[in-house]
Amino acid sequence: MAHDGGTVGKALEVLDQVTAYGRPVRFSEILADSHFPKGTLYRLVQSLTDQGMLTYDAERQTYGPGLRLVRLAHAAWQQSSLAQVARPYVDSLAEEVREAVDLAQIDHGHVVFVDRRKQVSAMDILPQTGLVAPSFCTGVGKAILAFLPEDRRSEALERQAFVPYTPNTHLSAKSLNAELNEIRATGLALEREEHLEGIVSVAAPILKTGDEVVGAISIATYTSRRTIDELCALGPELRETAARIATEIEPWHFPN
Amino acid sequence: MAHDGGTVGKALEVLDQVTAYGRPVRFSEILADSHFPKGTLYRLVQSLTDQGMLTYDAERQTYGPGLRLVRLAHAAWQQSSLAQVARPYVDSLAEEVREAVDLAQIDHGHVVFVDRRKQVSAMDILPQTGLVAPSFCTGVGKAILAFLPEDRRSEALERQAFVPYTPNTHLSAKSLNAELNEIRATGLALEREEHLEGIVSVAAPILKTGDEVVGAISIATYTSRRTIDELCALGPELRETAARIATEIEPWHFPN
DNA sequence: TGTCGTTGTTCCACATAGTGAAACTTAGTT
DNA sequence: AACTAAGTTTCACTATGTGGAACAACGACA
Repeated sequence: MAHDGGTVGKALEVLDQVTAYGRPVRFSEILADSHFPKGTLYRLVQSLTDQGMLTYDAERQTYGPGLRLVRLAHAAWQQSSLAQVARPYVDSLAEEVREAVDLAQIDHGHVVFVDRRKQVSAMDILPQTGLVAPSFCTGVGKAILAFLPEDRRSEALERQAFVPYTPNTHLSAKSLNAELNEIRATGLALEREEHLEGIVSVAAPILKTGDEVVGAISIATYTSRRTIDELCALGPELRETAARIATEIEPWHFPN
Repeated sequence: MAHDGGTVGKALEVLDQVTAYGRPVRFSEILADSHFPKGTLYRLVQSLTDQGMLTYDAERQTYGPGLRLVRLAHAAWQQSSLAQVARPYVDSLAEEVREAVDLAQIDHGHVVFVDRRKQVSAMDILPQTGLVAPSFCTGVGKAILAFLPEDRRSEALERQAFVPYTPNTHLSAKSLNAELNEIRATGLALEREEHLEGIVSVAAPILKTGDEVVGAISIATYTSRRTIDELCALGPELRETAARIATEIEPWHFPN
């Protein structure tokens, strides 16, 4: 047996699995999708429940993610994210362009949205803090990918599934790579309804000295509100904001 | 050896500890505050880091909570909280009273804020989503405590440390209990600068049929903006909102 | 009511995986 | 160079977790 992540790793694997359903699940469902034998899985689930990482609804006999996660995440968000430093800049950019502004970081190949400001309330379909979106079809995702060092980029690309969310979604690493080169040249990433129909965005990477990406910031809108060209016109302001955040963050150390 | 939480429990204990510092910490600091022997702690921390639950800043040799937590928490928040159903009601209440509105749930004796709407931007000192506040000195906390069934209430009370945050803070279970009785009678909990000086709030429990508490909602403001009496005047609206959320939530099942 | 299937829970012999004292490396100080 | 403190690795030992299989609880169907 190769070296797995130890017992802790196994438990977290189960935790991930359960949260992934997005709804309460019965034990047997988890079992069916798991490679752990019944007894083992049972104990893992129990441990997690005891610990408050999962909650158990006795009436329906279902499991779901527990609030302890929310508690822990508060600390995580507050400490280890760009969000704190970037907040004022995100605020003023949102105010200025009057569109939704998103801030994201990358974590083990996942693009994690760490903050957002929205103007149109119906924009709720768009990501919220903590949401994970595929990197290959979002503005922030591509902006980050483009500036990742070679090794980490290919590592991240390998994990991509290239799900065709819309007709515009990239379907292969090859076509994506071509675009990443462009992005590297212009310093701006465009998302043309690649993830959700009717929604477009421009994103700029947040680069520390030495071109190290620490995250990305984007402006998103509906195709019905602005054309791609109009969006691009906001590019300079976006880049400006990204640059400001970068200087602010310079003295800080960010993991990953 | 008594029954600990198993390896998973130990790992999570360390995770809690690290996040609790609220800043990056060195290994030796964790070690000093931990009852685990060096080697063991080291491995636990490594496991957590491997798993992305902690991040390690190689340059400064410090650990902090990892973004994976934020990812997981998004799912947790989305599924297991009142927030989803209550959102429209929280929105309109906030709009109506033009003060900060907070929504909280209780989890293993901790009051967890699951949503908030603020009007005054300087109100940022006040809790944010995921924040944990002591239950004995916050409006929402007391509102929930008051309506908890006897056994769970005393259990929760035992965990309280009765830290004297301000001169108004309850210092013993006895004085707190007296107030809880009042709250049960009126259906409203008042927080009179018990947690933070200059800040007051009214809270109402969210009760399903059978008086089962699923959470609480509160209106908070500065003493400089409103007097306690003025705040109390908002009581009926608050109760009304709580009642609406309760009916909405009735068919749902909430753990805990 | 009884039998069968399905799902959830407990048991236990076994070995893996975690333990922790101690030894060993760095890196920083005097 | 000698000393100290922080971090990392080793290793014999055994506590912990493993997973097959037996058991219980429930409901469906006859």
